[in-house]
Amino acid sequence: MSEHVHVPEKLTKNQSLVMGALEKAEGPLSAYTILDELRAEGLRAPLQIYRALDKLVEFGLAHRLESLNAFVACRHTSCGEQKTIAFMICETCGHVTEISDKALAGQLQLLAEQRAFVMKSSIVELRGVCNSC
Amino acid sequence: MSEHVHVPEKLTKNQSLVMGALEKAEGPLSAYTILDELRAEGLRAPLQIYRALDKLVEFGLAHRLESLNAFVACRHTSCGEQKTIAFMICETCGHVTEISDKALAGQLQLLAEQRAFVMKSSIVELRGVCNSC
DNA sequence: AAACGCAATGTTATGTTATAACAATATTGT
DNA sequence: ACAATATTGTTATAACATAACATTGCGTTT
Repeated sequence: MSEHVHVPEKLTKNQSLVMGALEKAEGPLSAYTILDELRAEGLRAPLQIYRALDKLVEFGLAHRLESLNAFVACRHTSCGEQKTIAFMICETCGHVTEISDKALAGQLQLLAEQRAFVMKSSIVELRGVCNSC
Repeated sequence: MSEHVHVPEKLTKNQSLVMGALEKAEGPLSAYTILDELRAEGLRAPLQIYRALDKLVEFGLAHRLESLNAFVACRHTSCGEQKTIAFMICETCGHVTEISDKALAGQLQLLAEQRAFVMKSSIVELRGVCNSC
């Protein structure tokens, strides 16, 4: 669930820098790792990174992985409506797969409704060992 | 998922203290909050708390809420086999409900299998507004 | 253009969460 | 008792995140 706010035409300078760092990374990055990568661009303080990340997550352009305290660029294959995202995190190689599954979304929504709970957002992270490992 | 290791007959001193704190709390507690509560019992360092928490989580007696950086005592109604746990977290009142749902467990397992992912454990946290709020 | 409002930025300091490293003590099995 | 193992205690530090406040940029209204 969790519909996103309107995504602006153009990201701000810091948002672009952070988004760029996430996009060119192969895996999740911590805020401090992003900061280190962007010192060359003039960024100096954690807050500059966190503020950009907050916005990117709000726009749905990035996701936070709660169990890693790290962030990834959104890899929606067919973008749009589906807003319950799950992640498979390989504990061996660190690889993260983003999954958008309708059945899971329905299951979670049902679970919430059964308990008269109004779901605003959901966190689903599967930990284990991936295919390649 | 995530079958637990054998739960010992008797918890150690620190494990018992931490478990006691979790049980008498109405909601999730951070490690440092637990520490503050247990200073009277002679505990002084965060590590004493974290070590106990690690064991309690390993035993399945407590759960970590990733999106809160906090811990709760396990409230299994009918204990035992079912090991995919979900939490509903009310963002208004802070109340947390622990859910053990077979259909959800199956759904997650299926999702993993479809991608040849060996699931070791799962994190499911629904954020929203509860019944009472 | 001038004045305003508002979002984004920059900066310093601090708060919060978690672990490393190592020494000492307690517990269990033989 | 002895060895092996788990637990504990302690200090220090690492890693993650936000508070508070001053400043800048930018579009809108007048």
